[in-house]
Amino acid sequence: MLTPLKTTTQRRSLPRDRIITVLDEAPGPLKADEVWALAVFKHPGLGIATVYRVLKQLMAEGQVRAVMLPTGTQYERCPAGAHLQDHPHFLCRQCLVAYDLPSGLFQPHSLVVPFQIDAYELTLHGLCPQCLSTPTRTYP
Amino acid sequence: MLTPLKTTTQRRSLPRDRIITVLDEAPGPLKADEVWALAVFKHPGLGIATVYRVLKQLMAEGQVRAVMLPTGTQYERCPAGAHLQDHPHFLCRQCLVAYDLPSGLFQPHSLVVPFQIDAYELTLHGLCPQCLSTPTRTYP
DNA sequence: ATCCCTGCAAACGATTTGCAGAACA
DNA sequence: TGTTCTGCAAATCGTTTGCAGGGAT
Repeated sequence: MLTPLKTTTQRRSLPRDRIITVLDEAPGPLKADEVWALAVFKHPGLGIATVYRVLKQLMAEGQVRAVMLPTGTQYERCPAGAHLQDHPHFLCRQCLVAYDLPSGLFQPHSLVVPFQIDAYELTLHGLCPQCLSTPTRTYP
Repeated sequence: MLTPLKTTTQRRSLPRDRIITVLDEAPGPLKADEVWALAVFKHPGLGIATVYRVLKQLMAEGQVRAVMLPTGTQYERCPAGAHLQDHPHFLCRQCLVAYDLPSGLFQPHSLVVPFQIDAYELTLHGLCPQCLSTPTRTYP
């Protein structure tokens, strides 16, 4: 769109604040229904539609980004403007929880491929410390 | 599963063969409906349900794996047994086509994280050669 | 008063499943 | 013949949208 972005005031709202907080407090990206489950405690009656709506809004603002994992689409906060992943994720194949990893583990060396590379997404798979220490725990 | 795998005969079938061929001939992972579109030429009347069914079956056999990209779930053949990605992908942000990249571009150095790492998934983003050379081409 | 934000329910797109018939062993 | 495979349509799941009410400015 070429017209100046809509200048409508972005109102403060309970759902919005709660959802941001929930994302900030998570150890990694969350699925939409997880966001809902965590937010509804402090905001009874919150609807899942609102969660999706707010997430989409926050993505448009560049405050949240969607990560595609084998477990489905998950959402995480991101430094405003960084649409693309700036740190890798770790997905535990037992408990299926996704964690953030420190950035800097991977730098795409000047690759010898005919593509122009702008960004990357890296997900590591394995077992998290909890699942390593309780190997008997079964998984869904 | 500890019991010997079901010994039911895996029958030969047109859809199955076509789908495998389609995946083998693609330059990268395909979405389910792309598989269908490419397969239905040689097998008129093929239903999308069959495509999903065969893909799921092939995944269970370890012949096919699902890749989660921002464009949705896409499927690719894989060396039997390698459930997890063994080569990175490249996703063109303009034409949204996914390509395979040679493996070996990334080896998870012994990382200093409390996780046990078994495998990785790496997707690079940017522009493909075609889109680089035709920068005026707009995107859906 | 106006416009945004919310919840509910209906709509949607992707994927799965039930079922009866066709194909194969 | 018995079992697997297939297409169709219905069901399901995650996500989006229409709508009317309640709040914020």
